[in-house]
Amino acid sequence: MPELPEVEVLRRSLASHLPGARIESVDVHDVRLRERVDTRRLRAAATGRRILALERRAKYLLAHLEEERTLVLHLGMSGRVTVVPADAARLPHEHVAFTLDGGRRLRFVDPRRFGLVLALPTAGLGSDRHFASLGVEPLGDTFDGDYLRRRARGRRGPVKAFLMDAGIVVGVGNIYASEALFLAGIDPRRSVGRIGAERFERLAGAVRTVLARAIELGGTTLNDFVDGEGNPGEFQIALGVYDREGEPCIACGGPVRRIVQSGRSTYLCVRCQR
DNA sequence: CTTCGATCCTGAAGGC
DNA sequence: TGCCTTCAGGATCGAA
Repeated sequence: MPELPEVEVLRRSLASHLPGARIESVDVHDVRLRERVDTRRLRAAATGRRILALERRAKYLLAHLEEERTLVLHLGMSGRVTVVPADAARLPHEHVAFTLDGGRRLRFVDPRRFGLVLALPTAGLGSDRHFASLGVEPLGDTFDGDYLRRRARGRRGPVKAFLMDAGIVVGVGNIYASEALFLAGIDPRRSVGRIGAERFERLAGAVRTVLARAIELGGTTLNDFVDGEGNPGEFQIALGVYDREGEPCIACGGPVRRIVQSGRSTYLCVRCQR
């Protein structure tokens, strides 16, 4: 469900509720996430501490706590994080819940259990295995066509897989990879070794444009994405190709095609993308 | 080193 | 109606 825009939208929506809140208790109802939840460690890190600030790194949501602790949340494919009244009924698949002061609860719901909830020392975040090998932020200063061109040197394989490689650039998942390549007019099957400087520049620009626009529109809600207050996004109405197989291309009117690359759907217009 | 495929898991949707 | 298959927005691991 969530790529960079969805996690960023979530972070922003929680930013008006969580900073300043104190975590009174932590309930773990099911430890079986992508990595087993370490309940004792989570409780030790969070209980009694206030949330200072929220940050996003790649598709991870980071809640920095007092005394150099950080909660790390990842939504996987189906995760939801919302703030609700503390006495709200527990939802199915509500695996972890943080009771906050002011009668509120931060709930983590994840039917498929590909998500992640853990606590780390703030100082060691960068060297933690989840973060150590991540590439650059696509909305940051160091991401541009020249960066892509340098990282593509000596690589083969289709450009779509390259774009989705978190060791290169983070946050671009299956939806926004298709969308950025459509906007850049590049065929997702094209080998990265056969893309020139000018097209890398266009691709970098397209990635930034698509992600920024998706954040503005509150993310993409195909199925179940909601922000921290339970509101769905609206970028799905602005999608150019994703999930539009057989429908007319918004640029040329030709049919949008669906292909499969490394086991995942890719959508493209073969007339507009070369 | 890269690159590909399989895998974790549940639920929704479509075909018959 | 029900049963079966396929597919889904992520990340990791082992094999080639």
